Amino acid sequence: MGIVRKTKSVKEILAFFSTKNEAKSAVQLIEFFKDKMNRTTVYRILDRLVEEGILHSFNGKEGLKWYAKCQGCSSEHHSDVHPHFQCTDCDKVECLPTNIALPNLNNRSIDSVDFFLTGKCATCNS
Amino acid sequence: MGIVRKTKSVKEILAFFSTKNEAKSAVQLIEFFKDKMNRTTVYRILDRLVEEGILHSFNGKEGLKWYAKCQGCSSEHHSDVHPHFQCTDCDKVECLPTNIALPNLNNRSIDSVDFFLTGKCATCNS
DNA sequence: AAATCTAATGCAGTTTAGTTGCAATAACAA
DNA sequence: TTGTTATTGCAACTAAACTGCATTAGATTT
Ligand SMILES: [Mn+2]
Ligand SMILES: [Mn+2]
Ligand SMILES: [Zn+2]
Ligand SMILES: [Zn+2]
Repeated sequence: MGIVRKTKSVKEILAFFSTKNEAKSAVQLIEFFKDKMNRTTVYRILDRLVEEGILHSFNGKEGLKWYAKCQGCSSEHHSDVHPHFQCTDCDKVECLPTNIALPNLNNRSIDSVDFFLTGKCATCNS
Repeated sequence: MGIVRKTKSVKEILAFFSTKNEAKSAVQLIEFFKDKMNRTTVYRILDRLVEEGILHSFNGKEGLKWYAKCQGCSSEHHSDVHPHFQCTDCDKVECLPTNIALPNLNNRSIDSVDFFLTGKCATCNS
């Protein structure tokens, strides 16, 4: 059912994502907010923000959960699908503003698409 | 340094993968071989087989590690890159024998590519 | 075939991401 | 201001994966 109450902690996390444009892992967010809220609260707020279509989540290289802002999604429809890129140097994770070309799927139908790349980001490559 | 000794357990796991053509998770393999070898042994053999270029591994939906046979890879060069598909009905995970179209990466360089799809497989769709 | 070397194994313990149950708290509407 | 209940904090729990170390068993040499 998503966010119903704009609590102090919810505002805090929303404010955080409104500034940053990169993705953050649950682990990073827990560390960042450790003095302001409980780890369980971070997990639960992230869940709700995803359900609301405000954030999207995906799995990183080591099986960690990552979160980033959605563009034009809602609780009904999650339309913001794109590749994610993690830099092996600086560890930053970016949402790539590109479409994903689907392979030939024969008689399969698709629910979710995860495209995760690693390598060196533009900054670390220069 | 990979496999140096063809132990009973190594032969067992190699034999298992030589028949099946689908991917298996570490958890599934541990369960399957629980009477024949220790869970730690399964993890370690899988690690070595990946290092050798005999298996490749990738992360599934719930952060589990999956393993499948490689085609034409070696310890030096891992060339077998393709999408993976997990059926939400029967849970089977398939290697799709297709190439992955890379998005425009600007000044980024690539180390690894992971493309993971979920949906209904051909069997469950018919 | 026996002795030797050491990679590989089993086991128990550890780490860590993520979840759960429940009592206390704080949004928010009446 | 009061009452309702969504949300939080806390502690305990779960499960995948990893580690250290003593023991075992491939492989190689004699
Ligand atoms: Mn994204
Ligand atoms: Mn594969
Ligand atoms: Zn970088
Ligand atoms: Zn299926």
